[in-house]
Amino acid sequence: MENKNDYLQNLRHSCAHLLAKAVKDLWPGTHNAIGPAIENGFYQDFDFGKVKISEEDLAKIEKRMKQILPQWKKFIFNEVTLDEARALFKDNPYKIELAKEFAKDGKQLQTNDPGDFLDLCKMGHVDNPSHDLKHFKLLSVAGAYWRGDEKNKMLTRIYGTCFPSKDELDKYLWQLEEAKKRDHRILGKSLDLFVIDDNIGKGLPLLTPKGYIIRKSILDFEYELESRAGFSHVWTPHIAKTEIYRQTGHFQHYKEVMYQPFGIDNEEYVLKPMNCPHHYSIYKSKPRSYRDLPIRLTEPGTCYRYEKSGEVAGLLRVRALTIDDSHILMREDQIESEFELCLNLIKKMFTAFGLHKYYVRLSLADPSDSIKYIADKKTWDDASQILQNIINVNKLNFKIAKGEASFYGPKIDFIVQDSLGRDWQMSTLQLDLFMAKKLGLIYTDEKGNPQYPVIIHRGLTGSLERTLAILIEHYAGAFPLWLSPVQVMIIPVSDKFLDYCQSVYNLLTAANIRVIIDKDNKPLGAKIRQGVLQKIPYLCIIGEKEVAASKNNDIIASIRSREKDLGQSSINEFVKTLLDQVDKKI
RNA sequence: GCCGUCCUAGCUCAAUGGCAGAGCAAACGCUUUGUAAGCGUUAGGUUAUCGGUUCAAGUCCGAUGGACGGCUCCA
Repeated sequence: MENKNDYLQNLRHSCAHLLAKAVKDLWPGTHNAIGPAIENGFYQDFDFGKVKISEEDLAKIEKRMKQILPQWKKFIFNEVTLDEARALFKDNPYKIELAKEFAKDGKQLQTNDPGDFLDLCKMGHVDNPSHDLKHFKLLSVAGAYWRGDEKNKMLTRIYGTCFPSKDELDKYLWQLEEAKKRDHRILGKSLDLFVIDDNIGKGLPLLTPKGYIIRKSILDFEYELESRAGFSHVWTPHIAKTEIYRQTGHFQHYKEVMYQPFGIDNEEYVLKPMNCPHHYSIYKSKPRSYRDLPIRLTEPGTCYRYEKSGEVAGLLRVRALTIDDSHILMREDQIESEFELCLNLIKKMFTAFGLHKYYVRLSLADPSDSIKYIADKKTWDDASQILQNIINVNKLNFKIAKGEASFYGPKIDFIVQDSLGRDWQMSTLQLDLFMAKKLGLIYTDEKGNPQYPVIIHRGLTGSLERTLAILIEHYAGAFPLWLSPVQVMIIPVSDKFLDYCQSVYNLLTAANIRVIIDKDNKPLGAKIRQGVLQKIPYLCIIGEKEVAASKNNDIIASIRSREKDLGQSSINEFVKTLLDQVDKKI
């Protein structure tokens, strides 16, 4: 019996075939290439020849799909030889290429046909298409390279989704709508958190005062977390001589993401694409003893990377990014405990951000790719085994990704799930058994002999810019108190109460609470609306009733959270509540 | 970088090839407001930029820049 996951895959794959048939009906001569099921739906690639289609055509295609569907009672499968496949799909170069490839891999070629649409593919189908395929929706049109290779022809890809029931489809479509609403680029504008100005440049976001408060709150939190865990903070400049990157091997491996070198006094410099060499230089600046280790250098280091124009996106992919980067240099016997320490930091950080679900990706080298990775099989195997053990001991939910390792070592990446169920990569822990030797980083062991330290490259959030984007979308802009740029807005019922508001303002400010007074000449309802739209955690309303209720040393205000009226409270009590919430990060 | 779509006031958006407009925001005035939008007035534009077609271009064509959806990439 097939499990639910297989069924969903088959459902979507069958739907991709239905899409292909509809498109070929509407635009005869169109070739369909591949059309697999994917995470939340499916896609089908087409070569439309000279025809251009747009999102407006999707409704038409859907209509045709619905017309075809009732006739699709059952898929008939047939095994064919390569020659037969060549004859059957002689008009479609993409199918022939696939057929050749399947045959070369020793796979049996199989055609399928629901009655009027013969196709060749390797995935399964549902038993009863006309019944099962009812709840589908076409979503978007995009370009995609044939076989995902940018040297190949660009095909037209149609994305869609299909669910076993209408409820599930509707829920997914709602989720897409919701994601659109909480897009960090839209909220970033309406909540005034950052701007991107053409005059400054593409991929170079500017944080406004409010955006900076969030960034600073994250950094302060990390600083404290790291300090308590025994990390040492450093600061390093944003440029360095090109030569150091040649020594580390970064220049050879990542030349295409580094900006053009520039000259200073006859020497060649470059904007730093990562912080490693700077930290290594601090390590190397004096002799180190085995007693000094581990040395944990850490810094929110801003790096500059050339992302191709089409890759830049809001705060998610930028050309100037700040990595909360740490390099831990240690003895071999310290590897496990240092990973333990980092895992702890990462867990605490996720908790503070309200991110409760995550899994890890164990990124290993692809042994067949000798160009990308430093060659030394034994060291790679050892490093990979160490990471696998750490995952096992800590019972981390993991997936293996071959070929995703750094050129200098395997890594564990943390993939978190946000409040909408979307995955984001954040933290990374990379084990490096190569670099110390390469750069001559040493320490003296208890016998007086020089030894190479092991290095962990640790990114806590990965990129602060990206983290801001993720948190904006995760919280839909309604940040918890400790991250909120404005924590309290004081609203006078009329401007007769401005003096009173000022004394409340002074009390809150004295307690380090971020507060503003809304002095606008507007009715109370309009001011409350503004506060709610700006997603300010607490509104503090002061009018005749509050003044009447106040005593000499105890001012009374009406408090309203984002959702509801909380009634009257003394400001002293309110301050205590706020400080407690900030402290607990809720 | 590639395929496709798009770019009009600070923001969200109108305007058959024929006088560039609305709402919000802003400034000023009236109102002094009681839990999600009080009223009026004013100001705000080289319609992304450059070039072309046309009696006439926001609208059609080309180039450049930028944004968006994907692809590729993401140390």
